[in-house]
Parts: sequence; structure tokens; C-alpha cells
Amino acid sequence: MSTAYQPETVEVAAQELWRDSKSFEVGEDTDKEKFYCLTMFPYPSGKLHMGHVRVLTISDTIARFQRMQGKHVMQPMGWDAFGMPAENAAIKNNVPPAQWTYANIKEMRAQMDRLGYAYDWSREIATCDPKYYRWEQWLFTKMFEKGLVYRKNSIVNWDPVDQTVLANEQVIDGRGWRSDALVERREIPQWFMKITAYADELLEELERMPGWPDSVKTMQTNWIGRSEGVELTFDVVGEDEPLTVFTTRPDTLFGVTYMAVAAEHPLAEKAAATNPEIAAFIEECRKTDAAEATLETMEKKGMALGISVVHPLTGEEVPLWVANFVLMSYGTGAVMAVPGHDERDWEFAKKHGLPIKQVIAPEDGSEIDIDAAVYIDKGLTVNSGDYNGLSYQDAFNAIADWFEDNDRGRRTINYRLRDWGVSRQRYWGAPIPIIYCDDCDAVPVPEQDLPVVLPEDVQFTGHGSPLKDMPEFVNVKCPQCGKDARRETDTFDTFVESSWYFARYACPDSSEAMLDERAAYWLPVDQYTGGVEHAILHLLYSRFFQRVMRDEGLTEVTEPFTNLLTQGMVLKDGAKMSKNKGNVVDPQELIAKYGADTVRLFMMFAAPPEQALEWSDDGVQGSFRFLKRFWNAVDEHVDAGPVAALDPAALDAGQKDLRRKTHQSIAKIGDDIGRRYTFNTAVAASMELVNAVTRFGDQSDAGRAVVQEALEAVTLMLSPMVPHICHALWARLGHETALIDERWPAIDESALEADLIEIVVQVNGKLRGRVSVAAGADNDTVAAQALEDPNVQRFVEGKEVRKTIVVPGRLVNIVV
RNA sequence: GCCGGGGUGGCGGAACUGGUAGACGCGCCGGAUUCAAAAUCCGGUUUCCGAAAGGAAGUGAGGGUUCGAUUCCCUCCUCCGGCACCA
Repeated sequence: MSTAYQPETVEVAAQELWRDSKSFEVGEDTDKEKFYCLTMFPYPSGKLHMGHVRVLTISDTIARFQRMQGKHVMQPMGWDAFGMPAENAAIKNNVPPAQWTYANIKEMRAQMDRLGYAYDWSREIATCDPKYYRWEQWLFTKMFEKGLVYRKNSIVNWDPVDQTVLANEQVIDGRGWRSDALVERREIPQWFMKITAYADELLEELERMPGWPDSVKTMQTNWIGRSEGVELTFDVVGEDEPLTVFTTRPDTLFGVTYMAVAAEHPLAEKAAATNPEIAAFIEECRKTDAAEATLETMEKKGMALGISVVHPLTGEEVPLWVANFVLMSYGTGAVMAVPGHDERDWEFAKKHGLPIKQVIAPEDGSEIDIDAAVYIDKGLTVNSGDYNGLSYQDAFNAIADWFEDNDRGRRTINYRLRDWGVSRQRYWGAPIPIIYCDDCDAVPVPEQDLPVVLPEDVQFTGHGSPLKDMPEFVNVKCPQCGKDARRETDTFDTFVESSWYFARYACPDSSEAMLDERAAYWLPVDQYTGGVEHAILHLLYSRFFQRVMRDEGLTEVTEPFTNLLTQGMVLKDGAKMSKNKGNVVDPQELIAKYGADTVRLFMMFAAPPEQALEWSDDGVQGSFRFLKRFWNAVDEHVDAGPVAALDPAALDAGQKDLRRKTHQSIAKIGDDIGRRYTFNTAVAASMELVNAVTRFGDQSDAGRAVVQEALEAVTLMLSPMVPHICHALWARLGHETALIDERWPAIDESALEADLIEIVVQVNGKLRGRVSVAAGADNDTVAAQALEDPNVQRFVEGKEVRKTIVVPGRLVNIVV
């Protein structure tokens, strides 16, 4: 009985079966190979957008594919539930952030279910649940005990009108997004995690992570930014304390013609105390937001401090400047300037009329004009006193030795990576478990008092954190001495929650420990999929937390994610689809119109996963059309009656061709999904096979048997991407048991063999003909046959054949 | 500014290890079906010359290596992402 493809009916039926039979709930099965398939969990903004649909569908496809390979697959889902949007919504709609967040979670979970994702919902996590965040509070106190956290002053964006700290995102062109006031940099005390203690380990392990894309590993390597150099001290005239700088180029030391410090440097502040012009300049430097991109792109400005610094080797005095491009957060907040051999120093010297001195010459002996162009390559030292004529390495060592021998400096390794500031002056986050006591200073909250629960019934005004106005939260007794004390009102950066959630999915209900023995079964994550925008911060913090948990004895695993797939953005009008930009395409409408399978198929077909996908409304229709054609192809085939068993030995040439196509497709699609992650080409190959079946038209018993095999194969192979329609068609093809428990189709090697293959013939690299040759023919035979082609003859005739290149199975190139 | 990734028909993309550029799909054009429309089916579709056979050009720009380059190397342009308080 012929039927029309009705997506909603088909999809609801499949989803009901999966739910009723708990198809995706898994325990720990030690008999099977486990496969932990994870997607970066979403922020519960309220609605799924296309970026979500893309990443969730990629991950779901991998999970379902691995299940068909016989693996014991766990795919959990949860919510990165803390963050600023909930606070903004609270201000706007007067709804408590918790209520808003939980309502969003409910809505988004329903949308995910409608899309048919294979999640083990019994493991669901929301990071705003005290049962979750108590364990990161606990880990923080453990890190406190080990000295892995500390408090220091650090720079924030300050809105002088709203009297509040702003996130970088809330600074638009240097102004506060609500007040429009010029943002200032301000220093406040904040908590830091010592990620730099793991810098070397995080860097070195990258070399042994074949499952990660090179681009991500390169970005992390550069982010950590390990550089070997020397710390040098320069005496400051009239000061007891010398000035310390870090340099990777001690070989250029004789080229120092000035020095520069950051605006926040103590020497700059000291000079400002007696010189109003300098004070004004420093004040001006502060009037910018704290984002590095802002600092790096603004005009390079500076001012002489009227302080001299003594060159340690020549004894000459060079001027000390304050400059807006020197970062207090990198190195020592002071730099030695070598304008001859550093691009930025050169430009700064040109602008301010500072001397430029050549101390490095090219190794090939060529002349350079240091006044006309900077020379940054390594070379031989010149104009360098006793150190002339040395190579980079020799000069580096000789000068480093001198400083170490004279106790004026030391070889050291510097990192671009900075310690992780985790304090946020915001309400909707996990409270930092610290109590401040006048006598005992900062005291971690004892384990028995955890969690420090965030009060959820708050009056939310938007003027600073409401926690500060809650005496019942703030006023506590000191856990050490029992005197009156104050609770920390800052909350954790939301990256803290997302740095360990992947581990908690293994044992989300564990009430006795952060992780239990189930984590040993599931960790590490076998396949992690998420946006490329997380390539550095989230992934680096997670690798750091995994090591902290390891050193706490919670796990033996060092690297949390074995294989990483970074999926590209979904762009609309050339920009990232985001709520902020208002260029969001709502998947819901498309699901209502075409069904979940069409949406899933289109997302997978439109672009390879790692590339950005420019959204276009055209094309979704095409995916729907294909599913209808696929449905009808099965329908017509089944309606024609029972199918005889396939006898591969009794096929004619046409039947063999279709069967070869089937098995070639099994090989290609399995490779595309399993190894290459090129789901777009897997879909294309499936379409080709369906097209081949539709065009086939052979209604003989053998022909119909070959078609049955082809349709079964394509149904199985498309099921990871479009599971609902395949579920229905599998039954239609005569199977009593559900597709969800089927294995990936097997390749019959003998079906792949062909008698004749087509060889391309080139003359001088240009395509001139094609010849059909026997599959096993040797190179000489192929070359001879190629030469016989009439069109090839036209180009070879009367010319001398100088060379003939035969690429077996592919082409012949005749060079004349 | 620094770091990473892109740029191929009208559009999304394919070409996996240097070997047929444009698979698959969209769009468009023509045809069939229909009272008509939708849906569906068939054919065509890089550009230029040509009736065709065939030829020439062609993968952001310019140069290089090679019998052969979308693929490797150099220089440049441009777009996207990240830059530590967006998630």
C-alpha cells in the first residue's frame, strides 16, 4: 500500500519508540568498547538557533554512527546555565534569573527532543544547580590549600556613571553600553587560578594529541606563548630598586636607546606624583577599556618620565619613558627598547626622535641602513663593545652569562599565558566560597558548610550585585576564629562551570564526591564537538581543570578530549548568527514545515562541518525533496511485491554495476562519516546511490534483489543523520526489529571489482581523450592504447614523444 | 596590532596523498503531466569561439617549483573567528 511521506507522523512514532524503550540511557558495560560523545553544552537562551542545530546534529550523527559500529555510546546533554543574559532578562522583564533560566531549559529541551537527538537525559546537568556547583566550590578550596589560587589586584572595565564593572562585551567603542560613558580601567582585588603552573605541561602534551586539529593546537601553543629569554636588571638613577625587564633578544642589548614602562608601573606613578603632565598622561592611558585588541590597535603614545636608567654594560644613561603599549600584565611591565631591531620600538623612536642604533648586521655581510628600515632578523653583533662578531646564540649566551655571573639577571622562561582571573562582580554565578575576617584574612568555606548556595529569590535592580544588599548572605562568622566576618559576594567566571562538566556527566548524581568510579569508565571524552570560537579559552581551561582534578586524585586521565571537532559558525549576512545581532533564523519554523529530518539533513549537507556555513533559505527545500524521492523509491520497490534472495554469482552487467555502486557507497560513506567527518559528501554519495536505484528500472528477480540490497544499505547509512525516516523505511523494507539496534552494512569486496576502467589521456598535461582498459593491464599496454586514441593522435602526430607518464588506474600523460 | 582559518560556476559546495576542475544539491532555461496551479518527472546549464566535432580561457591577485598545481613555496588583497569579563 503506497503512502506519502509525512514527516511529523514518522518522527513522533520513532521518538516514542526510543523514549519508551529507553534506547539512549546507558550504564557502564565493560564488555563493550565505550564511546563518550559530547557536544559543548549550550547556554539556555530560550530557543535553539541554527548554530545549536548544526553542532547537535553533527554530534548526534557521530554518536549514532559509532553505535552502529558496535560501541557502547553515551551522549549526555546539559546546560551552561549561569551568565549575563539571565541578569539582563531579569532587569528587562523583572523575572528572577533562576526562574527565567529554568523556563528556558524546559523549552530548549523540548526542541531538542523534537529534533530526535539521542541523549541520555538521565544524566542532565544544569550548572546553576547547587548540587553541581558545590563541587567546584569544593575544588576551589582544595586549590586554595595547595596555593593554586591567590588574590591580587587586577584591571577591570569601570563604568563611572553606572558605578559598575563591565564585561568587554558591554563596552561599545570605549563606552558603557547603557550609560554611554567613557569606560575607564580600574584595579580591584580578584581571585586567580594558577594555570601558569601547568603551562609547560599544557604545551608539551599538545604534541601528543593526534585527535585535535592542527589549527587549534597551534592557537593554543601561541596563546601559551612560551619564550626563552633573560631577565635583566637596570639601575635607575636616584632609586634603590633596579628596573627589571624580560627580553628574548639579549644579543641586541647594546642597541638599547631608551626604556619604557606601563602606565600602571610604580615608577610611572612615582613620576606622576611630582609632574602633572605625566599624571595627566597616565590618566589618559586609563581611559580605555581593558581589551587587548583595543590596546594593541590604538595609537602608540608615550612620554619621557625625566628618569634615567643606566645601561648595565656601557654605563651610559638612557631615558625612561611611560608608554601605552607596554602591558602591565605581560612580563614585568617594563621593556628595554631596541629601535634598530624591533619594529614597534623603531616606529616609536622615529615618532619621538629617539636615537636608533645598529647592533646586528646581516650574516651575509650585506649593508643595511638602520635609519631607513628596521632589521629584525637574527645576525651578527656589531657596535657591541666586547661582544662584536657573535652569532645570535653566542651573543645570547655570552650576555646571559655576564648577567648571571654578576648577579644582575638570570635566564628565564616567560609565558604569554596569564593566570586565570575567576572573580566576577555579578550575581548570577556560583558564589566564590571565601569568607573575609579582619584577623584571619581570606578563609575558605569549610567542606561541611558547602555548598554556598546562591539565594535565588532576589530583588534584581541591575545596580551591582544584589548579594551585597543581603545581610543574611554577607554576614557570617569566621570559620577559623568565630568572629564576625563577611562573605565574598563575587561569583565565579562561568568558564569555571564549563571546565569540568564533561567529567560530571559520568556521575551526575554523585553526592559524596565530585567524581566517582564511573568517571574512570567514561573518561576521557572520545569525541568532543563544538564551535571553533572556543578553540582557546574553554578548551584550555578544561585541560587545566582536568589536571587539577587528576592531581587531586579524582581521575587518572590527563587530557579530557581525545578527538576534537571544531565546527564553523552558522553565518547570516556574513556575520555570526547570534541573538545580539538579531540575525537569527528560527529552526522551529522549518521543523514545522518540513520536519526534523529535513532540517538535520540540510545542516549536514550544506557545508563541511569545520567551515563556516553561510545560511540561505534556498536549499532546505532540496533536502526535503530528496527525502520524498527516497521515500517514494522505497515505496515503489516494496509495492512491487516480495523480493527474492540475492545471488551475487548470477547477475548481469547492469545488475553488477548497481551492486558495485552500492558497495562503493558503503565504503565511501563509512569513511566520510567515520574518518573524515565530511558529512556533506556522505549525503551526496547517498543521493547518488538513490539516483542510481531510481534510474535502474530492472524488474527481474535478480534486479529487484540488487535494489533491495541498495535501499537497505542507504537506509542504514542515512540513519545517523536522518534517523526518523530511516526508522520508518527500515520497517517498510520488511524488517521486524527496530533500525536503532542495527549495525553498519558490511562491504562485499568481490562486488567492488570491475573488468574495465577508464583512463584519462593527456598530451603535455592537457586532457585529449579517454580510453577504456582492462583492469589489470600493465603500464606499457595502457600507454600504447592511449596513443591510439584518434584525438590524442591529432596532437602527437609528427612530433617526437619525449616522455610518457603512466599513473596506474588514473591517467597517461604524453609529453611531446 | 597579534594568532588561527577561508576565498573554486548565478548560489552552497566536490576534487581525500601533486594526476579528468565543477560530484551532489540549489537556482535558472526548455520539455512532459495538468482545465489551471502546486507537486512530480525528463533534458540542459563555468565562460568565450563553433551547427557540431572540437578548441581556448578558467579555482581572490601576481610570481615560482613540476610532465602535470584548486592542492606545494614566496609576495600581496580580502572575508570570517579569537584576543583573556559574551557564551
